[in-house]
Amino acid sequence: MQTETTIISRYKTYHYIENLSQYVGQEIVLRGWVYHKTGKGKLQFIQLRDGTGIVQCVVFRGNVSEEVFEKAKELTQESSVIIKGTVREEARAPSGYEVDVLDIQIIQLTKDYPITPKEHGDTFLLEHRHLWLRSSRQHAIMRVRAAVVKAIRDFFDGNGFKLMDSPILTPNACEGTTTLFETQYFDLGKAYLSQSGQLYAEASAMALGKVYTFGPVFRAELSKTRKHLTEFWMVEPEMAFFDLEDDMDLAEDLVEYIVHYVLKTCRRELETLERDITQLEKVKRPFYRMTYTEAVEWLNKHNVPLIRKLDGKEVEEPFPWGEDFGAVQEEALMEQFDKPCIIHHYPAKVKAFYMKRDPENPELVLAMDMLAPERGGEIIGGSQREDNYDLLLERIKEENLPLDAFQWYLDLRKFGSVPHSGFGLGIERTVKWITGAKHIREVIPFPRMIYRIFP
RNA sequence: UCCAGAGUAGCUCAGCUGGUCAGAGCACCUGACUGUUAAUCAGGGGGUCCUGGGUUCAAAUCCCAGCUCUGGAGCCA
Repeated sequence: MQTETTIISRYKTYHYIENLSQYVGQEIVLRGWVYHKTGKGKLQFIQLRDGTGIVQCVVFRGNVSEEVFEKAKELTQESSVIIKGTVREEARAPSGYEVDVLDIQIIQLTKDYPITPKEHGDTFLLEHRHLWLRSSRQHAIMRVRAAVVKAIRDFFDGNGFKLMDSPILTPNACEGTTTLFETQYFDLGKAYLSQSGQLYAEASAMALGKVYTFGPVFRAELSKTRKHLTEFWMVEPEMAFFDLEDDMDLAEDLVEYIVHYVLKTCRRELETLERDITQLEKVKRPFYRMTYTEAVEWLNKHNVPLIRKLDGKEVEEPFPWGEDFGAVQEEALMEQFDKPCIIHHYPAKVKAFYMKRDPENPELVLAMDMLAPERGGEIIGGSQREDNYDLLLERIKEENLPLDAFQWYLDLRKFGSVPHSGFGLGIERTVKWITGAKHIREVIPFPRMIYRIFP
């Protein structure tokens, strides 16, 4: 990723590894950490990282004082150093450049750095997440994550959307109460960590037209898979006067833009991650689309059954219309596709109370999910919202949701109600798909999972 | 929450039909080497075999309980 703006400090001039090509033949000063070191008699090779990249610094006994050479020999993994040297083009180096060292200043000599270049187990790495982030693979993932976030902001800001952040502490449950983190809010009773900014985004859209919220959301689900976090980041656009078709078009535009932006700005990171770039290059509009009913027909035509557990035994049956898809169905469906697919018009009973009924079939709602290829899973869930006061009230009562808490939400259907739509895109699911990371915990700096809140 | 599985050196693991079973590689320390990048070669130090009970002449090994963690399911982004 190239920096698009350069900040020149009034106080110091820093050289960064990602800009080395500008300094060939010049003497520069690099500040960073020893990523790795190998020695061979009169030669010491220091892999130096500074946050922007890694470069090999070569210390030759004949070029430096005895004191400097001894310092080079003494260096350990993750020692912090300031290195003065000359930049040289070097065909043998992965980055194309090397630094011939003239002087070394050791800031701190690190002892017993826990993460070695050898293999480690998941548990050990997670215990050391604060250090694991320094490893090249994690470093690359975090840079892609930053690019994904920037792409999202650029996309919405550049298309007439206004950022309208939703509160994190809320008095009401958006989609049921069993999966909420609860806290005591002074004398006002229970407050909950928000599961979604959507309801507030709807209010915001009635004020500003096209809005998006972007922030962390919290789900106390007892999920223990490689696709779930209890704290994750979600971007949720909400648009007045958009119907489901508009919503799906926008979702496609957004995802295409994100993937294109990452391909454009994160080539080196994707190489580090050994990601198959040709797969990402296929992500161009239009994506695939099918209705829920078509998807069920496809599943039955291809003998993908529903697996139920009865008395501890697994029983297979043809996939019945009305059942929600599980991991097996999702993966089977997506294996035929090389770019994302939107499934829309779901049965009302498997979807949330705020989704609008299909005027042509009251058993359906105007909902859509986007599934990513290459086992990326569900990255987007969205819908056109119910804008009829009476129908929404009915649904709230059916779900036994506390009416008091939703009075303000019902107000939106009382004062100038209009058709409107929106969706939520999970940042981590998206980054996981784009980077090809094996587990979602790798794509957020400090993952929060059902059995882990450290570090 | 449910179903599986795992805890032995700093790390990754072998040993697990009970009896030379306290082991290997890496990391670390010492030395050799002008092209290494998971360097190589020689030498060295390093252990509550997760915890607590039980069976036995004898337990890292078998049994029970607990703790911690991992994978998967459902739910979802």
